[in-house]
Amino acid sequence: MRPLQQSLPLKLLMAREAVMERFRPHLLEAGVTEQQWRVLRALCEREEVEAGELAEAICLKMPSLSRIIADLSRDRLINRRNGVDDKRLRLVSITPKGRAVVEKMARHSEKEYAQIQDAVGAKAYAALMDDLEEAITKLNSLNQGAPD
Amino acid sequence: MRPLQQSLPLKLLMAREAVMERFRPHLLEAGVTEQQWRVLRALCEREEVEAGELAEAICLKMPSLSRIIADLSRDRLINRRNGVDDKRLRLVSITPKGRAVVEKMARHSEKEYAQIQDAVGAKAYAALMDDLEEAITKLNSLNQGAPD
DNA sequence: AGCAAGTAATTAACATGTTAAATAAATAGC
DNA sequence: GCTATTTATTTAACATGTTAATTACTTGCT
Repeated sequence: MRPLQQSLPLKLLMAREAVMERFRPHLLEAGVTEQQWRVLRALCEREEVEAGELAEAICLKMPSLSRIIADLSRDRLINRRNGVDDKRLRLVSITPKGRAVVEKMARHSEKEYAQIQDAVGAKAYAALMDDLEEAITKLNSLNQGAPD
Repeated sequence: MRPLQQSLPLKLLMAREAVMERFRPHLLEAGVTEQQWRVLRALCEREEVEAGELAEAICLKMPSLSRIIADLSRDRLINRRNGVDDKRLRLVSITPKGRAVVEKMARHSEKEYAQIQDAVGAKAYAALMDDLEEAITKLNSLNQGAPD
């Protein structure tokens, strides 16, 4: 049996835990959950996104996103409307209020990133990001490649 | 605002998702959840472990582990008893039945690892594991280093 | 046009995780 | 040696995630 220390999923989880430990206090202060933050952040980059596309981009299942969108909408951090062309679609966009939350968080966030890059080392950090990106791409095509 | 694609937590999450997609069918077949699997696997390496130590090793909070341990114990995949020296401690160990589940899973698991290493490339895979290990160590000392 | 099949999102029922309070046992200070 | 504090785990209340079923709409077929 492969030793626990050689488990890729566990290593990824541990790394994520170690990183999130630094961001959680700021999320708490901003009053958003991890997942709400992913939504807001993703919406900052695009004008208006379909719910399904958004879910895919930030690793959330649609039922989860559905509730998160409802909550964020209630709090006026995002807007949602139905597609005109295709009325099944839910189109989501960030509000000025939502953008303000992101901008406030972003300041803290960048400081943490600086600390993290400093602790890990600029080179090792860049290498890690690249390795992850490559692995994700390759794994995704492996997963797509062998359907059912 | 830092682009979404440069988010380290999201990249780690996406990578983990992509990897787990390959293991989930086998876990389902073996009738264990992701977290139960982490417990069983960790227990294979040690004779008998304290619950708290186990939780730490596999990134589970104690209340979660408490329930998981209760379930696995009910299914006779693990044994638990209290410490003799310190009666607060919960000592957990794997049963032959539990070990059988792990061994069955391990066969599938190793095949998947082979495919993954093949898809990602042996060198890139090794590099990723090393980068992750290093990042975890450095992040943990960063997190430990600045308490409260 | 009219209906079958497919698709996007939601809802419902359930499983799991999380935070805070409770329990139980050990250690420390007097 | 007794009380106060700390430590390990569990329980309870609540939040979140997940799978399957449902709704609402679109598309393709005849």
